[in-house]
Amino acid sequence: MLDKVKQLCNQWSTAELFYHRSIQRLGVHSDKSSSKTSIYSIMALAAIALTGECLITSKNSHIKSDCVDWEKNDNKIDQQLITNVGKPKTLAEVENIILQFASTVYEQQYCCDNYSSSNLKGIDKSEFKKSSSPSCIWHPNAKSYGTPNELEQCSTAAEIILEFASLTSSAALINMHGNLPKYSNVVLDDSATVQDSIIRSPAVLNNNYNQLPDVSFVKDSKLIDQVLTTSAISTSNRDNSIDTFSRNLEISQNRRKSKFARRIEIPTLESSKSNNLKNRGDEKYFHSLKISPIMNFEETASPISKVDSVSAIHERVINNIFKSQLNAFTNAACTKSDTIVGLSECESLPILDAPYDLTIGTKLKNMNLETKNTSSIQTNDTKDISNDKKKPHIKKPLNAFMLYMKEMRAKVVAECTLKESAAINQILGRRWHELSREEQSKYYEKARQERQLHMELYPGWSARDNYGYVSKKKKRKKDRSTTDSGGNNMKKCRARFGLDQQNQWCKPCSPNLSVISTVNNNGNVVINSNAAANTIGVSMLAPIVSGIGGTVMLPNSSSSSSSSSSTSSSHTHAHLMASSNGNGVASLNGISVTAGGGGGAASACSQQLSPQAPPTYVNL
DNA sequence: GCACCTTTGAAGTTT
DNA sequence: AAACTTCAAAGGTGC
Repeated sequence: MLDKVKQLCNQWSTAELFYHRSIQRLGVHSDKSSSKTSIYSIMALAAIALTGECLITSKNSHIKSDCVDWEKNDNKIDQQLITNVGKPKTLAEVENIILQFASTVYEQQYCCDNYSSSNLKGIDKSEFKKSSSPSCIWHPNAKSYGTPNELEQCSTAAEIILEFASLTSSAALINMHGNLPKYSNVVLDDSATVQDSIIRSPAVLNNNYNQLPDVSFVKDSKLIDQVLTTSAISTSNRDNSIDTFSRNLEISQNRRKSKFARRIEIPTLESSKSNNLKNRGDEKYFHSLKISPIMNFEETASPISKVDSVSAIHERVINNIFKSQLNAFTNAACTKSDTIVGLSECESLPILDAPYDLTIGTKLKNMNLETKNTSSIQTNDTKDISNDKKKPHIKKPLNAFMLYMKEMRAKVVAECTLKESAAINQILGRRWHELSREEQSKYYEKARQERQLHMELYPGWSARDNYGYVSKKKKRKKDRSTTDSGGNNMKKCRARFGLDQQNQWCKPCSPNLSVISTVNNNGNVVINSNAAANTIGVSMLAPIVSGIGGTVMLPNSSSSSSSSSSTSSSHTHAHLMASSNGNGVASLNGISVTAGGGGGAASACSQQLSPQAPPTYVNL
């Protein structure tokens, strides 16, 4: 199942990548208003990318059939083209295939439709006609890829995504009007310099982690010259040599290297803001960033769809892959520096272990946490590092309710005027109990998957590792709870003795419903005493069942036993859950109370409990 | 800047 | 084994 998800994620992200890259190559905008042909063509491009990715990354040929639903793709030309090109095995081949198709699209769409030449400004149209051997933006000097030795072995999906993130994270490339970022030279010619070649070419990381990765960029003569120069300078200063080495790599040579370096850098507030493209008006573009492991800084407030759910898993899988890639890279860099500079240790390139939870809201925070540690290590490299290295904080997987809260919080906030999370959580807690078993089971299943994935990602992790992470807070809480005689103790008595042994409950915990007052003129039961709140507990107050089928009116003061002082309305309304006894008098014997009923800040929403959703009952 | 609040559930610790 | 504690998210609030 997990493999399947990974495959789907790879397919998806690769399709998106090639979608954008193809648009970049074509020099056109991602315009939804384009004709269907154009959109369809782009989709076909993505499909090709999917096929390529599957064929490239998968060692199992059977996956091919799962990659693209060819039956739905009724474009015979596309199929024919795809069939004709055979099985791509490298990035270059994939790009060639796409460009072949792109040239067809270009001729069909943009030429025939008198597409404005301004939209293709800077694009050498003749390039599209050279479908046999178009130049590659990653291989600008390679007019063709005649022999296998010239081929760059294809990267993994993670590398492609990283590359894409690197492209899109460049502020200079971002079109402020929401257009896709473009290369200054979309079509490269023979005059492209070696430096350009180095900058545009991706580093190739060997995916076989048992072997030392082939850091191809180091083999570049110009780079080696710089490295050697650096080496000559830095041999007298052993401590700074790797830093200098890294800096040379980062600044001048390789885009991917600089991307990794960014990951290691301390992200400033400004940089994170500049990377936040959420409000730039191009949802599609932002979505493409949302799946990237680097750019995903902020979480959207939309409810979690199935796609989002997969994206969340995808993100974590990609993050895992990214870590592996980074480890491979750092190992390679260290090994290379070993060879060239003569070092024996890899002190200045700490291997980051990203936290489990990389959802956008906490990602930056966690990255800051990590990078602070990294920074401290780097700045104190003369000290004994081994003692200061802290284990990265791997957070607990979210349980079902947490997942539910995360999904529904925005919705509740939108519905209510409340902004205080404590109050929101009360509402969410109540709504959680209102959910049907089927609805809840969906979140329990999600939580189970979360735990499973967490176990796979961090096999040695235990919840115990996080104990004491916020020790001060917990200590204070603990002290306070021992002196608290309110609802908290009630909860303890109920938990300790159970509902069957209420005679053993302490006095404040003992159920005493005599405080409930009579029915008012409207046929509603009005609870007058604060003691009711202390007895039954806030979460159980509202839906006290009488027998009227009307509404229970709760005094505000009784519904707030804790600090939820944000309650604003005077009464909480709740439909009665039991059947009426017919005489308008509240029946207190054998009544049922829904646990988690409305109360406290929930009243600010004036929410009415759903009469058909009593998931749990507590007999009093 | 950090703890608190508030919810449920999972997992760890204590009794 | 049951009871109890801690920590996951979230963001306003208060110190």
